[in-house]
Amino acid sequence: MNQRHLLNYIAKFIKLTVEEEAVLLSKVIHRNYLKNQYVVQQGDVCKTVNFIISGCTKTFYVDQEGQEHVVMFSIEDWWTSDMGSFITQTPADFNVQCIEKTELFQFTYSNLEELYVAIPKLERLFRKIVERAFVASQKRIIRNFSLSAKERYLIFIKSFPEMEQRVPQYLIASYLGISKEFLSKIKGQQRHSK
Amino acid sequence: MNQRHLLNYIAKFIKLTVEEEAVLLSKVIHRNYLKNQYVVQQGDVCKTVNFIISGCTKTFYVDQEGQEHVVMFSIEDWWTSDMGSFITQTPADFNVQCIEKTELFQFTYSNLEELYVAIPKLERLFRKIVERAFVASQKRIIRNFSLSAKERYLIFIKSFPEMEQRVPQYLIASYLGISKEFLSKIKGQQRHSK
DNA sequence: ATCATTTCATAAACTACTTCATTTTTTAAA
DNA sequence: TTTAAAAAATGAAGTAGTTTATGAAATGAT
Repeated sequence: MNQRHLLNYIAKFIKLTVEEEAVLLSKVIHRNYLKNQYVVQQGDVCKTVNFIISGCTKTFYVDQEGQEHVVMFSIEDWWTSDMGSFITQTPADFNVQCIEKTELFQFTYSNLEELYVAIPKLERLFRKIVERAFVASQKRIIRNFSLSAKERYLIFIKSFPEMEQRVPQYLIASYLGISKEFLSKIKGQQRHSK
Repeated sequence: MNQRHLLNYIAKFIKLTVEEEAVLLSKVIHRNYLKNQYVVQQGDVCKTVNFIISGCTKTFYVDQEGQEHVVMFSIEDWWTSDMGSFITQTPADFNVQCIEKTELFQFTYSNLEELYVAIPKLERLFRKIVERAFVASQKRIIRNFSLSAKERYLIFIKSFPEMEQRVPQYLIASYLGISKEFLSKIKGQQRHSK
């Protein structure tokens, strides 16, 4: 059931004993989602943090005008959740939806709290994971401010080459913070300059 | 020397014994900076995370064209650092500069690693602090995408009413991701519509 | 294979915001 | 208190990106 996958990932950060691994696995929920299913819905309290074994999700926000804004894509070996909703257990600002058939492991709020007590080392694991996520988020902010749409697009396809194939273009446009038409224009320019 | 201030802040997250408090304080550096001094400079390895007792700093990034982009302001009871540089101990992307006389407590990388071993509860403290910072950073991204410059400005002054007085307007413009001229125009509109 | 639906491309008109240039106001230094 | 320097206001001209509209291509269900 791919539990080894999760344990290998964790081993990169902290060393767990076999007993601790067993405790951890006993508190973790294995879950399969179909394409288009929601892991989290805006307005619900987000009950889990999710480790992706396979598949792909988009995290997005629907604004007052009904416009969707993609905050992030998540794939194998990444975590996804509405962290704000999860840590405060208040309604979520974001949706997390599968854009492919997706297999993941879920840590519920109460299970994770129990795990922190049973295996204090996990505090270190999640500290490090969130540190990285925070750094990535900050870098995204400066990129959005200091680079043009075209530059952001080029960095995106360089950083996540698989994504171009896996994700429809209008979602990439949304992630980049531009209209789908403008992204299409950028790609047109690229094409004709070759 | 305001050590109590730091301990009170920490007490909101975790309970430390008197002995633990003493260990923590022994590993923490008290530091005063003058206006315009740098806590971190882009290109240097960021050696500390910093808890602000009083004063105000700006975290900013200078891009290839030499343009400054303010990523955040930090005041009393906030943390500041270049987290990406600190956790990887590689050169910093950001500058942290004091825009007022600033008093802070510094945790060096090695001191903090020692503290995590001596007082494992601190993993929990910093996990929670970074979780909050990450959530704030994500919210900032969606605000930048889904709101106009004027709306972002109004939210900023509502969220940080003191900032308007403490921080020059062109830095606020930079934080909002707009030109100083355009922020001036927005304020002009506000003024004349009253 | 075919039809419906989703996605992508292209172009013209528009707008939010920038850049540049100048003046006024505020702050700070001597 | 005067003067210099920094910050803020204002306006005109330019640009990056949006919106609206339409057609073509790709994808998926039957």
